[in-house]
Amino acid sequence: MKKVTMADVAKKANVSKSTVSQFLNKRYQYMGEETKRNIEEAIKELGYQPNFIARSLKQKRTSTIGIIVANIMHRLSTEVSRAIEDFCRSNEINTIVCNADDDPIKEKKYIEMLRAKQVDGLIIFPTGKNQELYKNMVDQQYPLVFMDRIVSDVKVDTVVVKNEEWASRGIQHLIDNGHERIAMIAPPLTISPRIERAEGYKKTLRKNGIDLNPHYFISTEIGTVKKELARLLAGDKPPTAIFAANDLAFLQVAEYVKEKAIQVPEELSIIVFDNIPFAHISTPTITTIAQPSFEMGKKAAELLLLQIEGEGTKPRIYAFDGDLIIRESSESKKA
Amino acid sequence: MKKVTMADVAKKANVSKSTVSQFLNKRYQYMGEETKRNIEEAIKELGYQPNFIARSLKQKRTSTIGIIVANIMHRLSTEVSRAIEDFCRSNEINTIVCNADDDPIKEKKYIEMLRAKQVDGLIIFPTGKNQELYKNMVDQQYPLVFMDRIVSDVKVDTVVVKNEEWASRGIQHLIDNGHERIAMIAPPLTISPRIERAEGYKKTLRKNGIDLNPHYFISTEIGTVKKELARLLAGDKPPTAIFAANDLAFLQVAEYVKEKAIQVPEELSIIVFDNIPFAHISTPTITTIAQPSFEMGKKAAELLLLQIEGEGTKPRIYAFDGDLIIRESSESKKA
DNA sequence: TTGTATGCGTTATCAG
DNA sequence: CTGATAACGCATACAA
Repeated sequence: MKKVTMADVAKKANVSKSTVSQFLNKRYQYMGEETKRNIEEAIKELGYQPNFIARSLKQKRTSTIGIIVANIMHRLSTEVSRAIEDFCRSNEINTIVCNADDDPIKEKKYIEMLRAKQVDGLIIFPTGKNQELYKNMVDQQYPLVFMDRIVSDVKVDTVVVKNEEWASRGIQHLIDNGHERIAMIAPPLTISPRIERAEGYKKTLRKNGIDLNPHYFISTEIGTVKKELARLLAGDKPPTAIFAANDLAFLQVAEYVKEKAIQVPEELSIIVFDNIPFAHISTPTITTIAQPSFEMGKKAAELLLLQIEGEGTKPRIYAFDGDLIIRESSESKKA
Repeated sequence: MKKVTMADVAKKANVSKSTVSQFLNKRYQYMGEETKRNIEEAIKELGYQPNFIARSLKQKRTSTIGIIVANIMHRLSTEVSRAIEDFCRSNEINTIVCNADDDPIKEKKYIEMLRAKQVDGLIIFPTGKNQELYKNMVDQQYPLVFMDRIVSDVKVDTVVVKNEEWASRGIQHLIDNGHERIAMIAPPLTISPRIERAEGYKKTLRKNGIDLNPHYFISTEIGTVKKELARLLAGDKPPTAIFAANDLAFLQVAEYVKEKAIQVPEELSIIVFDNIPFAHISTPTITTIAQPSFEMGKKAAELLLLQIEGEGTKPRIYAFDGDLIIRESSESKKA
């Protein structure tokens, strides 16, 4: 169990530590063939494994980045993380994923923890509630990329989807299918994507000459969505279509619809803004506004690595197009 | 941007590094009130953050463990990882999750990478194909726990579900509902859970006096499941029920059923061995054999931490009970 | 082509 | 109660 170190290898191979070090770093341009073989052998026999920690301490570089997702239960988080990991792996850098659970306190703890671990940079789905901390990192020029959410006042490379535009397209699709009483269900409007999606919803209704009915706009904690929904659908003029602002909101809607045996889309059309893994196999299949999570993750990783290499450019926002995938849950009323 | 170190704090507070170190490690039993205040102040003013890497190097302990999941697309992996993380966090230890993608090469790479990073222990969903490496760790008494899969010949704490028993219960349920032509769809039988589930399937049929029809037993790569399924269902005596051996197999079945508009359960009953997040809201709802992923993850983490503390006991297998959750997809034929 | 010396930021040991 | 000083395992000038 005794840890074998470079010194052990050096002794066994009858060379000095530095020679072994050079060998490990593939700087054997001027190294004797025999020395090389000796070292190789010693390493094999002793089962030597380099100590990354020690190397990091010396090099001031851990070849590791951190990802702090807002909520691991969001499909987007896992897809984006996966893309980031893939990209990083191909660049020989490791990733540590943490889940802030939409909690600013946890987010802060993780940021501090990861920085204490000397990760070379951070990709964050920001809660938006730790402005000071964010600014701090920016001031220190610490490599940082925001994902999914824009935090105004913090000048950082940010990767998002064009929320307003694609929400708008979804709503237009419903209107084109003859709907006028369209409800939107969203978690509290605390972060930019939700606000932008709500904007898209409202603007599109107005543009089509449809009055906004405040009762049709539900923004509440996930836990109370079903209750609100019940009230809404039991009301006077219940909506004929629902726009779920994200996957978690949709799940609540889906559960409710299931419990009450509501016919979709006959009695109620549904579209969702988010990637839903089973959208194409559920009954009915679900109309979604998908986000290019893979491209977004890759972009974020690229931006971060550039910053780490000191080649970062002026911070800007990278907005990606979504994709409206029309399926059964929003089939035309007229059909 | 300049990193501020303990030395800076010490200078500013007019004490030595060691004193600062003691302060940070809360060993201020005998520390002067004033010294304490001075240090505190210096830390605040300089914005000092301890360097975990340096500490780890010295202490030979990183307070970090690694998790290597076989396939991140399996729901079980994410649930178990989540449970492990939660447990570890409450014990002040961090986790790094890696995805081996069912690839022994990647698994090997990750094991080596994580060990190079000096993680204090490893929880692995083993591919089973790196026996030498596993044995190596066991010999070195490196803290190690296997999850979900038993690797015979490697004596290691292992956390699993009682696969054979619960597969058996699922099959019995189908038989009780009047089915005799029951097919099983599984990925290749390369790892213990699949083998055990197949055992449960076969034994239960035999016990009920039902002949095994080899055509009903499909074990093939995920990519070819649908093709096999098509052949099976187009055959002479198509099965009336399907037992999907895991979530990925089920997804293929679900896609096929959707494409061909097969009525479930009227034309075909379906049960799945795995946790399916949307089982209760799909139409029809899906009968599943659920695994207690949270308990399993917690158990694995506990076992690993014990080993790390040097309090590990003789390695054994911890087998958990599953749960047969009967839903619409397997409703009685007789009803 | 290889060896020596030094330092990375901590913690541990032991004097003072 | 506090301060030197020596590790931890490796990388890097620089010397040889």
